[in-house]
Amino acid sequence: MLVATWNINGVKARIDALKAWLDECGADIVGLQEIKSVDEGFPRAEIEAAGWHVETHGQKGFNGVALLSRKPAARIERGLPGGDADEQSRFIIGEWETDRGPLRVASLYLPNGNPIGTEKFSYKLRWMARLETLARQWLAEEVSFILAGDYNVIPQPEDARNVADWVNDALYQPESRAAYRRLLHLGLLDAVRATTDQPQTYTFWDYQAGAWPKNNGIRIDHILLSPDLSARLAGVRIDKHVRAWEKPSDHVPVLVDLKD
DNA sequence: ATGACGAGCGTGGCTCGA
Repeated sequence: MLVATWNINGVKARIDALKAWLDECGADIVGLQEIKSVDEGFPRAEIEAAGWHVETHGQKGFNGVALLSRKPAARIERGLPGGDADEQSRFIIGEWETDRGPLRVASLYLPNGNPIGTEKFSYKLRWMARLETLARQWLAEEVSFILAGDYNVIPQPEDARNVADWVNDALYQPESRAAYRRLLHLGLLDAVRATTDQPQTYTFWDYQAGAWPKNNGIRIDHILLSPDLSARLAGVRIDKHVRAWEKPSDHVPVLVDLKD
């Protein structure tokens, strides 16, 4: 089973690339982030025509997440629990019935948090605390789950080509990294880091200053697995070639392969 | 050393991102 995540940076601007990648990716479930669209504006019909079930949690202009799947979800929940006043659409949960029991997949778009020292950064940390609370609940339930998305966290120095560029950035602050590490310490597995010893493994390259041709990237799109799924991890894939397409997103798809 | 990109909203130039 293949589960994927991709920050597409605008679904309407990226529809051709999205359809082309969906046709080739082989995934069963795809989490999207930054759809930058309200639910009614999502190009649902085009994606459904290609054989996908579509669930969205959008908002006007910014943010927005979605789940695409070959089989319909048994249950969908929109929003990250614990934030009744949170109007930003950054989290959607799907649950599927599988031969191995229920599988829960979240597509998440964690707040960027810049600039540090502002309300944006404290919102990021509060959001991460809510995510930790949810992960603790799901672990207690002993349900199989995947937290996939754009975490906006550079976990370690080796996850940035030029780490000095990021020391004053919300993505690399000790508090952001510690909150991410707390998720791992709960027993969740960072699937890419667990299966890759290749240096310069990145998922994002800025549009500016020739970051892509210079391979000046960072690894910020992560797939975290519950302990039972960690035992089924067969491999990961980072579809870097998509970054060289015409009108690319600045992020590329990341996938996990789970043994049946 | 500096500047450099792109999407959305909505039609000029902001906001937001990373």
